[in-house]
Amino acid sequence: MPLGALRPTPLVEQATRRLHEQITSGEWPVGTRLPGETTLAATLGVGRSTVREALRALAGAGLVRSRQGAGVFVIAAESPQDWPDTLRRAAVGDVYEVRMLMEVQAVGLAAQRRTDADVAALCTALADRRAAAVGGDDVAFVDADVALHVAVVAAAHNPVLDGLFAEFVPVLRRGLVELVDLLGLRAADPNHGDAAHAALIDAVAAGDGKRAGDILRAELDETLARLRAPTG
Amino acid sequence: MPLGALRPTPLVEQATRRLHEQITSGEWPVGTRLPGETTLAATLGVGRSTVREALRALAGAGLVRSRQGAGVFVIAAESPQDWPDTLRRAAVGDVYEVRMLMEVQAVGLAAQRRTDADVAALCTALADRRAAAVGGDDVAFVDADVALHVAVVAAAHNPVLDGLFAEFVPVLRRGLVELVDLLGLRAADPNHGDAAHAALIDAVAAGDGKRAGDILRAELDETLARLRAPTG
DNA sequence: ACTCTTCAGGTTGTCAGACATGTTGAGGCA
DNA sequence: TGCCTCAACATGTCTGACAACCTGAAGAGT
Repeated sequence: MPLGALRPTPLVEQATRRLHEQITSGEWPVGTRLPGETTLAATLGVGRSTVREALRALAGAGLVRSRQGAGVFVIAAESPQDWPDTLRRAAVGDVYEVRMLMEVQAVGLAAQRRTDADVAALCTALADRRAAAVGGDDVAFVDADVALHVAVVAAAHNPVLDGLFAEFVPVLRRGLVELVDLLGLRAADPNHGDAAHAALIDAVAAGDGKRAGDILRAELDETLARLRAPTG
Repeated sequence: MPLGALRPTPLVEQATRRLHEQITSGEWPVGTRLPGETTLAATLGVGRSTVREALRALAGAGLVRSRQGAGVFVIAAESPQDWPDTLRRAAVGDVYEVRMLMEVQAVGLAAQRRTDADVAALCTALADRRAAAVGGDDVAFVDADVALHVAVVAAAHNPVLDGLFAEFVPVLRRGLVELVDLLGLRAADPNHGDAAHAALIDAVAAGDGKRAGDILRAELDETLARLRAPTG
């Protein structure tokens, strides 16, 4: 199943999206009191429970707030999560450029600052990546790969960097899934990049920031080069 | 009523919080399949609908995802909205370290890619910074400074980087306000750093990425050095 | 031994109905 | 004019029923 299983989109997700669009489009500006649940149910052609669940999703996203008896009010026009949507359409090359910028230096810091616990976490992450490589699931493999990189960045012990990288992770994940598919990275070798990742972790563990940075840069460069090669 | 009306907290909000805590505390790490709705309802002592609504709120917050028949899975340990709270307490040194990492390389890219419009925007931003320097308001000065740096990063024409930097801006802004206060950066010269910023923009405009990077690195280094100097 | 099919049990998705609780605004009275 | 009452409307919670989906085990066939 190379394209992924098809599933019907649950009504509550459709309803959530529709209501969300009413807000982001400006139809329901901040401060607006939404129509009541029974009205929305009739308008959307779903049950009241489905409307309630959709409104809860919007509340969880920080867009609306509900007061019993008074109604549901728009409290924000853009979900703080919205920028990842923009970045969902990001070019993989741009993603890799940011990786080059952030991660190559972060591994240098990680090599300087890693603790024993960090090294243990890195080894676990590498083992998990290898375990995920055994299965045929690209997404699981990417998740394990991303987790390894998160662990590397975490070893730099800079909470600002951790938080920022966490923001980057969804974009990175999507970029990697796309890349693995686009370049068929796992066709010849399901555990693509294992040697480089093992060497990276060894360099970090050994406190050799320059070598760690060089390894990662070379790895990212190679992938970028393949991405930019003429389609053959 | 200055303190706000007191209201009972709806059960669904309490349930949402409780489930959220299970995730953020690490009890349910990413990848965990949550207990079924009927089990959670029994555990929390509420109805199944209340559990469903709470789970929808968590889904809207990006923490869980649900698949009919399979279960509900944790997909993130921290709400994307949460990390700004963490970073509100970030050390200025950590903020500067990230600046060193991101911005120094970003200015190199900006120098390669800037358009005429970018250069015009940079000149405007510099003029705005100078105008803000005339006033006695530290915050306004910081805002103008941040805007200048945003314009520099934007000249790199990488949307992923733009988005990520935009996430960083609130943290940066807070860090700079604190720094200006802590080090009294504007006491002797209200337009602190003007020469360096003008030179930075000249270098970007001239397409000299190395010089731009060196200027910014020197500027950040100098500020870091002052931050780390013994108090006296 | 391996593969495919079937089925039971468990899970989420949706709807309807009933009742509780809270809010708001209109009307009436002092 | 201010206060009280009440009706209408709104959200909050629960229950029950059924649909649709997933997973793993068991059985049958090759």
